[in-house]
Amino acid sequence: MGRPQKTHRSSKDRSLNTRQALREAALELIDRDNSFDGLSLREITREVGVVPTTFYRHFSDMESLGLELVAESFRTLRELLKVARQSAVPGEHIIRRSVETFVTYVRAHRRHFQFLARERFGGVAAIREEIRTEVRLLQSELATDLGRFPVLKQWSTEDLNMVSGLMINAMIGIVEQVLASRRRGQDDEELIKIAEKQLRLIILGVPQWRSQSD
Amino acid sequence: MGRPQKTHRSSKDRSLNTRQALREAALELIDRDNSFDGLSLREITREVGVVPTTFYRHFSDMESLGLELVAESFRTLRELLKVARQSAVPGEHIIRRSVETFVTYVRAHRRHFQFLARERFGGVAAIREEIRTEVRLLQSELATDLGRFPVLKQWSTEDLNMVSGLMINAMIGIVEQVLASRRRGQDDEELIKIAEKQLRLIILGVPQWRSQSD
DNA sequence: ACTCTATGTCAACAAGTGTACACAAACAAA
DNA sequence: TTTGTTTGTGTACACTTGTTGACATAGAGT
Repeated sequence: MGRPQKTHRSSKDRSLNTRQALREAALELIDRDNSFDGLSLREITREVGVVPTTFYRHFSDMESLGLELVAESFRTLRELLKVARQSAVPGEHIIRRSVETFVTYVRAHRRHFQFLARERFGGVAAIREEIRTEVRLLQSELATDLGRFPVLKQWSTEDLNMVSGLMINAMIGIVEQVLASRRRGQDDEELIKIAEKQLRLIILGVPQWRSQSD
Repeated sequence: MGRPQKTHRSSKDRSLNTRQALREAALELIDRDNSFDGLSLREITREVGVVPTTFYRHFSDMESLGLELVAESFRTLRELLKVARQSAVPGEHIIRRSVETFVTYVRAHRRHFQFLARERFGGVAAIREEIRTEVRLLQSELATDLGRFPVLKQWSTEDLNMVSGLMINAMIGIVEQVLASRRRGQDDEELIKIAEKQLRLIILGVPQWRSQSD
């Protein structure tokens, strides 16, 4: 079988590499059909090509690996949002373009989004909780952003959160569909069109809004 | 409801009972922290109190159990929709009341919804696929329903599907929150209020809509 | 030079896993 | 009755699992 080949790396480099390799192996295995808790420590180390005990040199636990993956995934998600905020000058096709970059980005970082989508409702409580709080945070950030638009200037915080929640749910739906279809170009155009429409519809409702129940 | 335990059962009855017990045990285990593919055949039989080999008398496979659970869960979901359609006479607080019954129903059938939510993105491809197609079906059914409302009379099928997709995503978000909070009465009022607002906002956009991109 | 710590390997363990096979009891059909 | 089928049991086997402990080696700090 596999003969142990010795590359020459400094121990620090090797450590970082192995640590990252473990994370990546986990993401990879999850991406090709597994949920995190249907995943064994040994599978991961086998994928990397190290002995099971090495795992403990880097993570105390499977759960701690999982939590790091959550952090890592949200880091790439936040990167997207940063870019989006900067490039999103209110113009004609702002929605369209935003959705486009979003879809492209999800494709480019498939495994992170796959992980988040899969473990959001997944079988490990700690991971679920972590993802949930991060999403809530994102939602209120988006709400703040929305509050800066003229039309939404004097909405209550609660209502702003309501809208951002709606938008985020729509986007999560998009992520689902992107992940479900492996054929890129084919479905993406269709998908983007629908997402754009959904967001447009939401925004159309905004000027008509009168918060009546409080 | 409560069936006497030590009664003499015919082998057919016993078979049905065991079969159902296996399904229920699986749902139960999934509800108290597991994803389906992090679940072992032996765990399930242990929960029921039968020997592992008995499992094969009823299901060829874990996957086949899973697929039955999907079918079962969607049966209860469709029951809800049937009731909703009948009782939903277009009146004043139709949205509010619909959301209320929805939340109550999700609470009452917690384990089915938990299962669907968890396995929608879960680690077993066949189950994922099955759920996805069922959801798509639901979406187009809702689209048809919506098409009967006067305001939506001459919308294109595509646009109707777009709206129903938006609504379904919103409702899935609600389900997530209901499942996340174990304290019933406390959060539910808040939750229902938000969901109602979200649906109202969507509907407010409808009269303003002009499908411009095709 | 030396020691210390970090990272990896190897061997071993009990416990848990899916599945095969032979058998037992209950019932249905002949 | 006898026969066959269905449902559950018991035993067994070969694997995989998480985790421990002892050992190796390379680089950092002294």
